[in-house]
Amino acid sequence: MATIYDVSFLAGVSLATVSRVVNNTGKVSDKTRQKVHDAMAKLDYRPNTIAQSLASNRSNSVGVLVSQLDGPFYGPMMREIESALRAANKHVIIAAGHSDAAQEKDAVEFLLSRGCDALIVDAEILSNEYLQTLCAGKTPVVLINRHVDGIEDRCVHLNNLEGGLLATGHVLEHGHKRIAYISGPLFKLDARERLEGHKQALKAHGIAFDEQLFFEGDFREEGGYEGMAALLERGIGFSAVVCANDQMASGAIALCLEKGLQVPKDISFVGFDNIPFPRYISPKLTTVCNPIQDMGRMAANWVLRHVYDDSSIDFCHRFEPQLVVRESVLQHRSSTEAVLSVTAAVTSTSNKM
Amino acid sequence: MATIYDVSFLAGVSLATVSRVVNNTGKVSDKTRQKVHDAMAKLDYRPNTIAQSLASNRSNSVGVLVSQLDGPFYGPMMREIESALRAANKHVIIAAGHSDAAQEKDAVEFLLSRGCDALIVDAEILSNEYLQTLCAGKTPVVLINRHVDGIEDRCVHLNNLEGGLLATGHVLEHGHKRIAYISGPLFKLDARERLEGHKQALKAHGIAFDEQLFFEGDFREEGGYEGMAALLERGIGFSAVVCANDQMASGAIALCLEKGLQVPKDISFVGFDNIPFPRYISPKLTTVCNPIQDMGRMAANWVLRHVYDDSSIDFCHRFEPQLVVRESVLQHRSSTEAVLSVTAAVTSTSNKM
DNA sequence: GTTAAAAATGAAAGCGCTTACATTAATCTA
DNA sequence: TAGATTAATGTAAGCGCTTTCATTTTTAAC
Repeated sequence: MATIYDVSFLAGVSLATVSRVVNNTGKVSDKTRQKVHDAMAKLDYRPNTIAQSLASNRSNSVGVLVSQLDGPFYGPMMREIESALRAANKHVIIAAGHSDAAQEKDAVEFLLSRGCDALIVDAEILSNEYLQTLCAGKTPVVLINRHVDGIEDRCVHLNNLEGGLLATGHVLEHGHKRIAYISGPLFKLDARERLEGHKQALKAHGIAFDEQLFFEGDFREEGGYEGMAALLERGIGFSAVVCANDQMASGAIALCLEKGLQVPKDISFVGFDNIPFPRYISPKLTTVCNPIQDMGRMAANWVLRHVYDDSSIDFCHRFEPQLVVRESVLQHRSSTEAVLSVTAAVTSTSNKM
Repeated sequence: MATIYDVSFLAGVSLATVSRVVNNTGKVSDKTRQKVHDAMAKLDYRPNTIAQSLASNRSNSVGVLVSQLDGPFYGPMMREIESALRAANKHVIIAAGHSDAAQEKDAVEFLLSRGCDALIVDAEILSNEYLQTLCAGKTPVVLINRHVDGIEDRCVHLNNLEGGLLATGHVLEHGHKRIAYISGPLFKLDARERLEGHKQALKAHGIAFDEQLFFEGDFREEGGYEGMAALLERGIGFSAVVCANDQMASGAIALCLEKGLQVPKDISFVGFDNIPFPRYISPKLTTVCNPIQDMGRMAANWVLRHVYDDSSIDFCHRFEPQLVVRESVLQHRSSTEAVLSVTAAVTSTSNKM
């Protein structure tokens, strides 16, 4: 592999001059520039990025931490981050936190030790304090899907409260009164905010929040499934359930179908996030769009702007959700709750056998 | 940030000695080792990985090229690659090819220019020739989901022929005789192999392959949807369709459901890949398991073994598929084909309106 | 107690770049 | 046209490590 020295020798100029034309910095006459370009072409010269990094104290790499690499949620985000960054000739180093405190912390340290110029972090478990400390450190950090006091300018997040309002508002507008809610794990701010939106929507319609209609899930299908089972088990009537994300909605609906309940005829559902579902799924889930790709791109933009000084790039912190109406919510008919109560009773009995 | 120099000064030893204890190479007395460890701890020393890379001519990074970062297929593979590699303290740089020739090539060059120690490549479009040249280059390359003549030892792939055999064999065993097939794009070897498996299974049952029952898809939902439409349009009878991957099966089933056909009552389906579907999908797709995670891990193993000289690691090239029986295939009843022909005729007419 | 062999350590030359600073060439001013 | 600017280029000192080779210290053998 040709080095910068080979180029400078062939072109008959100094190392510094070659460096200048490679990086497009400083003044170089057209004639000299041409000579250097010719030499580079002849030698098929590619700068050694490692040496560049060491000398310039910049690795041109951005670390991205997500909790899962599989699953439908992070893919679109990763895609946007990768393409935005690569277009700027930066590379992305990925690490997964696997929703585990130790692994998540480990991943951050790993990325840091790799000399990333910046980190884009979707922290599930890490505490606010840790993140505040992290952001105070030398390596710039953008937080995605989260907003933390004192470092708001580093956060890219969704207006989850509004999303919760939208979701529950939608079923309320369809006449439902008794609405169950399966939340995300409440140690997470987004789960709490979505729940708060739910409560506010209820309140706005003069309905009291009922603990009996509430279940704390885990943002995973299993949680939705179990939550639905628990809710049904309680033998209380309800005609709709709003889930704090689509995966829990999927689990919850699965249970209903297993029990012979029809969706949305017997029971309406709303999800959250708008993850891609297979085309043949039925009913198609009404949900709240979480523009996670846009947020990914925005995080990349922040890095481009603040770390790589591309001031042409715009930035915004907060994204607004939007309701995506599909097929899983039906106008409320008063008979529904009765059906559900009966079903629940039956289910409950059969479970005990 | 403390440098190796600071450590050597504090410990009262030379740079070389510190380097030896950091890398666990060469001979160092216990006493000295302890002094160095103490100094490192006191200074919270972390080796600068960039400098290490430059000096050792090894970046400890592995480039991974996939065609899509989103979508259900590559996630599990990425997960395994990342965790295997990170456990060995290597980092993975990702790049997406977006199923586009130019972008795929671009991504390879990008990764190469990044000084990766090795590449794990899932090439969709790149030609065999290009890949052969690539493998002949300085940077070791493992090909995943592909086998190319002359570089078999670099390929990790599935026995697609066997998979095709399994899929079609399964519907044949359920008495189906007229079986439609929606293939992947035939410029891809895996698509051709799966199709070949289909043909062999047919032959083994004394059934001739019928072009009328064949549609070349694109491995995407849309292709399955369109393929199904085309097949129905032909007005020929068939009672089952095997799809070269799950996503096309999803699209094809979606069309059937839209047309009022019942699956599997009116028509049976088999997919391929066993991608994760939402729990509430119905019917659950019978498919062929493609152990893509295992293949990802194996590719990582190859790199660990051949590039990072970890000889404790085993390796195998070819993976065997397995049938995953779920709910989308039913025993053939002779009435089915008639139903389908009628439906097709109706559909065809209604389409013309 | 020698001496040879083995073990432990250190000195120093890079790895391929960037960049502050120095130097020289070109252009401008009066 | 001398002197002052400004533009263009070069010199050389790192960046923080690894690694070869030389040197010193320890251990073993007789």
